[in-house]
Amino acid sequence: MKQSVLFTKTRKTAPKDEVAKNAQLLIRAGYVHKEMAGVYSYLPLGRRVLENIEKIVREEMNAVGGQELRMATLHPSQNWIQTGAWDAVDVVFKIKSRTEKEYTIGQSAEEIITPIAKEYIASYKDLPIALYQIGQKYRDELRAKSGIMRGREFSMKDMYSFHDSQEDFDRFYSQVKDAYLRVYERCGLAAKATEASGGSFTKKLSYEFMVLTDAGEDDILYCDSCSFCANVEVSTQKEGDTCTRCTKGTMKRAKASEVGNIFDLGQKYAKDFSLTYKDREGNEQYPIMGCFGIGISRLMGVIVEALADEKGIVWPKSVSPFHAHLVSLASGNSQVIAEADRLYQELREHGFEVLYDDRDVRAGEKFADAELIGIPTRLVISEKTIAAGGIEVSSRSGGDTTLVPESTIFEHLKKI
RNA sequence: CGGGCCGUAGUAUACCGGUAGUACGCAUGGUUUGGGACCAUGUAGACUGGGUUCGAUUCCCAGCGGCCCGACCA
Repeated sequence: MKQSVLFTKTRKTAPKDEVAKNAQLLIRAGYVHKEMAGVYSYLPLGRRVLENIEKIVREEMNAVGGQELRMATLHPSQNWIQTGAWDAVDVVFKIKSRTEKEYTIGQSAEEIITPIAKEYIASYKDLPIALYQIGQKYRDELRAKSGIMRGREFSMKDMYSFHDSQEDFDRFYSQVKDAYLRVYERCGLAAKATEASGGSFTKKLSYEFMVLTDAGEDDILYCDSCSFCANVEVSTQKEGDTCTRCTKGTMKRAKASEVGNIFDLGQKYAKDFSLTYKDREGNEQYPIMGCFGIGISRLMGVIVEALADEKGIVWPKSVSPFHAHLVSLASGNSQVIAEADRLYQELREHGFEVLYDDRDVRAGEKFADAELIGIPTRLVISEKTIAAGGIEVSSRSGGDTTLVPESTIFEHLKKI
């Protein structure tokens, strides 16, 4: 993509009503546009990032056997009345049609997936099964806050699983827990699987996945030696205590942001919708269900919060909107322009996604924009680099600037 | 939902009971060109509705909208 035709432009100042770092940077760099409190549109750059995160999530969910589908977002109120959530869950948006029919806009999809599953699950042979979707969710939050991290509309991956025994559920649960940790790692984040309350429909503990960041809304206690971590709301330990899990480490307290949650739904929804299967003996049984969520758009916000520096966003390679940011410092020099055009073309032929800053603006502005936008690798072509016989390569996250000979540039980029 | 703060060009801001000034942006021309350069000209604004007043962007009330703290958070 040539930056001269990129739809969005950067800006030097953030809107005064945005305090959250993620929103300030994402707006300044042209990734998102705020529609209203808690609702953002994702512009071309932002859409690319979301899609890259989705791709990682999709791969990991497929790897544990998840099958992707896409459910309706407009839900019949009847399904929500049937589970009791119509009255019990106050963040559900409720709307009324011209003919006074009532609907819910989906904030999660247990009420939809369970009736769907009822059509296809009849035997223990149909289990286990895991179904997931990625899409917009709506929650009637009393107070949206923290930029894209807590909105009324957001993107979430939600997976639902069905099992014929607690043991099988536990097996799958632990598999998904590992898959989640891989998702966060691939997104450049160190997440902690954190013990937390199971929410309003289960007494059991669930796991929340937490990323340490001051922008977070949760307080967690974690062991500085082993992987034990718990939300303070359920923790029996205090800051400074010796970890009861490993008996070596010390418990630390920190702010964190929740980027995923997995929990045991038991047989609640199966019973609400009379979803049963026949076991080996021919008896009717209710399956055990699990629910597994990852906030896609929140994850994007957390990545910005956790990795950005004073100059702007710093994307990990895995989610960056482009592989490289090619910057030409031509100042009207037609040779430089021709060389940069040629490199841009060749990079694309080698499969690299490149943002090519071909604008006729000064170097300082190009560099400042590149730093704000946060693409991990910057390539510079100028009279200087041509004279030196190479391309200047630098990393957004710091480190050296190196001059790489053109003959080896593609090899070089594949390695980093 | 309780409490607080706030609505002035696209963005950030200033002043003011007598109809708004600056910077950035944008447009045109010129000089520039490895860290947001400069000159000139131009463009564009008081959230909405009431009230007070000779006169309201300014004061008062309401609505709408935004942010923050708390509560809440499937």
